Amino acid sequence: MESGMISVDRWGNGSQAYFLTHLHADHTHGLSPSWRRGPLFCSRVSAILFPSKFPGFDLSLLRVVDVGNWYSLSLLSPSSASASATHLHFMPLDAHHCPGAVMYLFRGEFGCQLHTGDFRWEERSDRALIGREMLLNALKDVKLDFLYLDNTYCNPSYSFPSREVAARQVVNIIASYPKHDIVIAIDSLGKENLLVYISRVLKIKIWVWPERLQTMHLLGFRDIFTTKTSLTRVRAIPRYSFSIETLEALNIRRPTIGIMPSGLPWLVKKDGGNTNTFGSSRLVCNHDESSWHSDAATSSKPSCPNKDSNTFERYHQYIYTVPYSDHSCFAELQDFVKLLKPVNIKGIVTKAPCCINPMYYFGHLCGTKQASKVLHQKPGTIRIDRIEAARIKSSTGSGDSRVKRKKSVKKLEHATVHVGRVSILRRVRRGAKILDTDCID
DNA sequence: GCGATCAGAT
DNA sequence: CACATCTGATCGC
Repeated sequence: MESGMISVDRWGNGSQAYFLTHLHADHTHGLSPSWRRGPLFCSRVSAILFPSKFPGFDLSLLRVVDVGNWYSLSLLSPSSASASATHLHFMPLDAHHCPGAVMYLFRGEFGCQLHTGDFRWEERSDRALIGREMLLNALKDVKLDFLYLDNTYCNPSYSFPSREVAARQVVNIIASYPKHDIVIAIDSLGKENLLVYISRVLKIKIWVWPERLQTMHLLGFRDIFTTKTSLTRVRAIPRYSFSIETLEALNIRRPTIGIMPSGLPWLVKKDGGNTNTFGSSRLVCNHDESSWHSDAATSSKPSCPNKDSNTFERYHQYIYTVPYSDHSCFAELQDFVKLLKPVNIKGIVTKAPCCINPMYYFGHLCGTKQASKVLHQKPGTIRIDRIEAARIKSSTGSGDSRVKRKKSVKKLEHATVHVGRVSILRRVRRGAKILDTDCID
């Protein structure tokens, strides 16, 4: 959101106050060490991580705010010609996404708005119940005029279990391969609880790459994570270095299983269709109950039956995908909208080609009017704002873009060898361990 | 040369 | 598909 007064996860000119929901890169585009456009509000945890993400950033711009408190700000009102002041109140709320992630509830002359940032709404966890009470309490007697919603999985086909259930699946996969190395794909922030759970249940340390260990230390984790490969067979590696190619390379040296925790349904099979056919079938997946059994992991409790959830999948000979997501699934989004009954909803994800306007599915749940599917465009069709964007683009591009594209392709061909080598070196450094120096214990 | 932005990759 | 990330190329100053 970007108004004349405030911006949430937008860092351009023209706002008087800036709000950061969390430190994932897609929410910090435009932030840089030299950024100094105004006060930047963020959670305490984000503030702790901030210097490592933006070394040299002027930290005096940061305004640390805590979940559950109301804050007020005095801003210049853009609506009146004279520079009159207007007051804005806001409350940060736990977003249950990655460490430090918050939502922001605003009240001001523009009405009442909630910005979820990226969030997960698992209503059954204790932490979520507290968050729910806090939110309902803050919203009592006020109608929510606008909900800016994390619409990443805003489609009924996105259905997955709680992170607790998914974490059990991950542990069981690892336990069923007692002699294998395990690599788990993670990002620069997020999924720490999954790793901590694995560590606790299996009584094993988790390897992470050096920068990630720094982050873990800043987050207060002490003895769970290590950068010494000899101490553990379980490694968390960057998602961008996790691929079929990587796993195949690792398996030349040591038997290794890759686990991809993701809310995305990786239904498409690759690799010539030999998915699910490799070796003896160690894991049996029960799709009806989202429970499963393994011949090696025996101590686990049965997973909660959840008819709507996906189970993990054997995506490839060496790779499992597990539906562990830090974003809300469709059912959770629906619960959230039903609870808040906002007058209007806008998705925060608008660039992705498959993103969906939440009003298509949730319009009928909104507090006003008779918004319905009929009034809102179907998923996948082009919206007015996209058409505008396309028009602006093509008018500035003025027809020579195809020529440019061709040139780029030529250069790319030339550069391929170099690119490949660099990226393999990087993967080695970051723990993909394609070389054996590090590999033998 | 530097930062911002885009395209392409996993 | 693209959750988030990185890299290299390109654009604009």
